[in-house]
Amino acid sequence: MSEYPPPQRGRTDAGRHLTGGDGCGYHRVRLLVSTSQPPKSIPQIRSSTEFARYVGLARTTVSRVLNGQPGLKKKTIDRVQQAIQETGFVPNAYALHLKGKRTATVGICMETLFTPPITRKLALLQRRLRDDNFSSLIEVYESGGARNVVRHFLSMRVDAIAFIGHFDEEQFAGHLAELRANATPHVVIDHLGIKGANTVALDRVKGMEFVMNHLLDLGHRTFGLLGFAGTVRSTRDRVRGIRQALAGRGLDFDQCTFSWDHLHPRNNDFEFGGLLAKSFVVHGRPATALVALNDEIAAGAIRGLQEQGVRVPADVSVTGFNNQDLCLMTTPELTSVDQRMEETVSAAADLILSQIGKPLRARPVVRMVEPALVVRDSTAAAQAR
Amino acid sequence: MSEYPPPQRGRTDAGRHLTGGDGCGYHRVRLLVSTSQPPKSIPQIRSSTEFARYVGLARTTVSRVLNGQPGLKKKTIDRVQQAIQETGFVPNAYALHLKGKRTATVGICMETLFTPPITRKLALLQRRLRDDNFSSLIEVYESGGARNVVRHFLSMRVDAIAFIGHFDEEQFAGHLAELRANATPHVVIDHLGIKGANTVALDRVKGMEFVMNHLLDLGHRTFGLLGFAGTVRSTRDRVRGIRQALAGRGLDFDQCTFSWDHLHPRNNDFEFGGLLAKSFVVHGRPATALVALNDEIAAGAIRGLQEQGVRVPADVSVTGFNNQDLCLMTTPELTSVDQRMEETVSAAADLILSQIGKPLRARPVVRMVEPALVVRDSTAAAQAR
DNA sequence: CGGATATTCGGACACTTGTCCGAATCGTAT
DNA sequence: ATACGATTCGGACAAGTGTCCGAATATCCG
Repeated sequence: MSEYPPPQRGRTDAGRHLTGGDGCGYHRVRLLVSTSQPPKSIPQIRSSTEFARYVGLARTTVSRVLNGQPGLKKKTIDRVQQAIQETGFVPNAYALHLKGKRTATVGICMETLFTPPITRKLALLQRRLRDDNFSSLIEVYESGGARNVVRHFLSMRVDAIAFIGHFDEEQFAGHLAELRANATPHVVIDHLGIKGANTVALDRVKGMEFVMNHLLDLGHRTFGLLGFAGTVRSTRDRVRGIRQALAGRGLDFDQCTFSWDHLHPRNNDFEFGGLLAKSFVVHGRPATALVALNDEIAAGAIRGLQEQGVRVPADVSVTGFNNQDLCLMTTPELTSVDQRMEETVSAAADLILSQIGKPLRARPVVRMVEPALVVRDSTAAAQAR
Repeated sequence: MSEYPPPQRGRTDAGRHLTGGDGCGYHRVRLLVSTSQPPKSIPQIRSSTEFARYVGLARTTVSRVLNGQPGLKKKTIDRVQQAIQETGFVPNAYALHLKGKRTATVGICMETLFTPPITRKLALLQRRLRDDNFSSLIEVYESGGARNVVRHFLSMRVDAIAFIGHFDEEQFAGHLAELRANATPHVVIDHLGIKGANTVALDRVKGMEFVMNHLLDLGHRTFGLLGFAGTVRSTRDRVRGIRQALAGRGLDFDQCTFSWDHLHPRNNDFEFGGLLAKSFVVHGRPATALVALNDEIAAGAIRGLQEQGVRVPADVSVTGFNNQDLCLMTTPELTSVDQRMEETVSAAADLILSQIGKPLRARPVVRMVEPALVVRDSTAAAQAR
């Protein structure tokens, strides 16, 4: 799994429901039927042949009008335009592709659509692709149906495929082989380490180094790590960043860091952060700074600390990761690491778009995007206790 | 525009950047090239003809294998399967459609991909469509290119189109005419009031009635309205809900409600909420409850109040709308209105899926989804001052 | 009205696939 | 070796579109 746990249905339903909400179907749904004008007597146009018949011109003539060829009377062109207005005829893109035209479609495969960072990347990528006149076919990757996703994209003759999130590395080898066999370019966004895959990913090692150096500069020497127990590559990279930063100052990882991850379930990250903060307090606050895996955990930790009467950042500093909008909503505002998603997505788009229509590169390209530390008010100089 | 202002690039970049981040290109991006195995000598297979040649069978025989027809030797079937493994051959979906097969694709057109409620609806809709073996082609609607979106969907012969968000009502009439002419079913999610459109929308009137009745039951009689100045239908509906609830208790809207919307720009809703709360305090706190248009504004208002030394809910109650995850992250947790998106999306999916392959309904269908009030800790009995 | 030019017509082909069908080939039993 | 049933072959067609091209028609000028 990724940095985010799977979505929980009804996670925000924790309050008391006063009205509605028994969650058993549509009986809660009112049905209204409004009046409307009767349908006009325009025939169903399903092909250029039928359309030409409707206009009263030869199919070839209509085709020439639609494709802007010269040698046509203005009157003829107007007649066709008029008929398009009337019938809403649109040529079949599938037939065009069969004639050799590119589909101008990019497949986007995501781990999930339920986490903010991934949907934000989707949004950025879609915008970029649209600007380049490509449309986006989306699929969510599920461990079982993964192969079907790729095969479906290939059957749709997408010009390229982008994968966003974290995927099964073993299955991925098979996908890459299929993509290579079909000369379809690809890029993997934010899953570093897939062998043979073109990859654009945030340098999470460096991100955590930034965080740690910032805290070390503020005089912190003991750190509580919140949520770093995972074995996913992106988590391991962050731990490595922490290790390296500490090593850079001659400090020992095992002596400087503490973790209470094993004490609590990780369902809702915000809640998880709160529980971790409480364990931290209960265990005598053995650190001056809490370093969280992501913003949600950090925000939960801030809340948890405050509920225990611990001041942030006067008593304890807290850091997040991802620099989501949430960072501005905590009190104090949260120091975090910005993913520079625009950079990531832009580089990924460049990577696939530059390969479309050309022979595939023999060697995979890996691009690392450097994150940026955003310092806000949740971090301050370490206080002697 | 909708309830949400347009996305602001770099909205979360408000802190001090210590590292990286001059925002001028890719020089920040390191490039690594990893080694890989040389490409194998498997030919590019572009059609079933080429594939059959590769296998050494007749194209028709291969086709029969691929489509599971009887009367084939096991050895032949195995040979084909083997060749698929080797070449990654996938039949062209475009040719299949030309043979009359449905595209099994639904177009999803969104106002934007940058707001949580809309992307969440996208996620839910995509999951439902996928469960029904449809794939999702997405486009973002921009006032200028709107017509192209619909025409593109039609040229892609999508089986249906779903619109999510708020759209230009005048342009929409044209879209509906085109959809009708092409016998393509549609549904509009959450933009109530488009003439002739099949619509599924939250009953925002009722939502605000729930909020107001809840507050009225708690003894509140004066209300600060945060962010209700917009003229969009969804905003007007909410104001109507407030009016109706007050009228139901014999109270006068103009005497009971206050607004400071005109005093502040609405860029970032969270910030906007904070500014509104401060105006509320500066103007002598003429209300006992603040009713916000959405959760972000409410969260900002809570923060703003607290910064001014006003306690929530002891001194002032605050309510949100949408019941996002954010509601659990404020202190105190935020009373809000749940959109019941699962209901909405499910009803919308039913509406379009039930129409695919059948003649279009003559009259548009409008379904209202009843929201649910979720009471948390940001609302309490009105305090005499 | 004759002739020249400008348009339009309509048949043909290609793109890829699934299916039909008669002909050819394989495998096996006699 | 022959015959028969089981497979496979390969030509043909259809789907919708763009393009080519010779033939047909419309338009214009004198």
